[in-house]
Amino acid sequence: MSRTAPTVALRQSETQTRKGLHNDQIYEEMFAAILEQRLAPGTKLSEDTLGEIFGVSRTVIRAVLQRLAHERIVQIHPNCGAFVSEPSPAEAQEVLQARRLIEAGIIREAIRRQVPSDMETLRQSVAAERESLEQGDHESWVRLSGDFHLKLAAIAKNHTLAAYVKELVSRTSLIIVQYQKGNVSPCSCDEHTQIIKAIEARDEEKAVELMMAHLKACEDQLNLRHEEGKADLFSIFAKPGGRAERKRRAV
Amino acid sequence: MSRTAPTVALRQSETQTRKGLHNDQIYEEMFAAILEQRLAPGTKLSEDTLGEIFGVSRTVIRAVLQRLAHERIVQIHPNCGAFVSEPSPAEAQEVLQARRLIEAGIIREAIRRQVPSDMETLRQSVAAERESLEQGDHESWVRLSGDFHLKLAAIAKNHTLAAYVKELVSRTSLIIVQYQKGNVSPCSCDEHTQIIKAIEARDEEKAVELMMAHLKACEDQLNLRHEEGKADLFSIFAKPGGRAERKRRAV
DNA sequence: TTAATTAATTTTGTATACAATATTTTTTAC
DNA sequence: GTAAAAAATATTGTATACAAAATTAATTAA
Repeated sequence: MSRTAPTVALRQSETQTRKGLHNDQIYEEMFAAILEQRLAPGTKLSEDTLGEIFGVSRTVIRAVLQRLAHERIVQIHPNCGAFVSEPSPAEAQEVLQARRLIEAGIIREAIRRQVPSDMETLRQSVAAERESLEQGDHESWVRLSGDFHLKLAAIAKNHTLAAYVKELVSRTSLIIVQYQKGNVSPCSCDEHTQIIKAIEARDEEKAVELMMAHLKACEDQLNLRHEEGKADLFSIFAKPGGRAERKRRAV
Repeated sequence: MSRTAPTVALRQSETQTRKGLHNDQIYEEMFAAILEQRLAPGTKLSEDTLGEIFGVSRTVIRAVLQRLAHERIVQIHPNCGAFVSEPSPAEAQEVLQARRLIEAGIIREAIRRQVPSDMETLRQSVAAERESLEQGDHESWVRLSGDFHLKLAAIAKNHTLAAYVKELVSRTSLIIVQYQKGNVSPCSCDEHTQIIKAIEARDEEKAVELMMAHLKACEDQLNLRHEEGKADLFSIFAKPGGRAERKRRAV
């Protein structure tokens, strides 16, 4: 593969190499690119290419890739390179089970700690989400619908749990990309709104129940059966980074 | 500081530089050194020194430090270096709250998924723990008592949650080092044994209740009041890596 | 002597160079 | 023409070199 590899996926408007970006900025850009589906699951993330794109040496890129790998957004195969994660169906179920557990706890704690301005923050989040949905901006919607859960986690005032939720929400986005059956159900905004109301009413059991239903609905929209066979075909016949896999896309 | 810095903390028997260790091995050694209290909270982790100790370049050390930092065992201050984490009292409460939430979920799932050999594994873990306690081997006890929770998490068959538990257990060890009031209460083994019995009896509410009490007992043994003032003194008068802090110890 | 300023040293952050490994292409045999 | 083997190429892993920043030591003025 030549050095003039496609650089489109990482930047939406610019076409030239950007220089002087540092670790955090590059992390944010790559994080956003993956979650907004500009970098599809399975995409190889070449250190050299990324270094050229961001005008930085491989040293910096490697640090960013390791960071993304620790958050399970990227998977590193030793001596083979880094790839955008392709979560398996089993992993998808794990992630959603973890979310049900942790977000139930988040809800209970958020109810105890809430102040009125928190609820306003949540409502604004849902409003932005609804707008992106009405405008058919799917990329934005994916990001904003996750954002609601992040803002909710922030209200519980536990940085550790909030960090876990952030990781799980990111991984859920990747899962949705891979396994969503049909179109996104537009009721997601309404579910979020109902959750806000229950929290505001300090109805703990109701709020938790709504959140569980919401996450189960998310899981039910996934097709975790046949995709597994497809994913396994790739796993069996193509080593990570090998030809069959690389054909799909590379950065 | 000269190049002949103390290298004692990382190795117990050997005194010479070990060469050829790679990322994972170095990570495991440093992880163990921190959790077994051979590297105290606040200790500066110099890249150069660690590189010499492990016979490897700073490149490798930096990757390991970043990994430890992501697990919150190590804290990196940009341009100042890496230090063994000194969790604040607020962080300690966060970690234990997160543990109560996640380990309650672990218990419920472990009860559903348990097979007889799992219970045997847990009993062996407690036996090892009791032995180290009777022999007064405090370092081993810290590790083994955490090990019980790790083995329990493994039974629930959710890698994501198990990874979170691993991180939280590690951080708890650091917290205990900093904030434990007096001696370790020897009833910890008994509490673990009781939890095993409740899981075996598939008594979900009892098992969860015992685990909550166990974790609360752990928190109650901490002195999270006055230590905060002490820690703040350091924070206020000494920048991280500064003289006052460095005087304490360095690797 | 103390405090502040400046110089020297040390340490981290990044780029580059080289070694090890994996992948791709070419060659060779059947 | 296909399959296997070998050479060539490209990519990752690690060490080193240099730049930037912070810390420490030394110097100077009060």
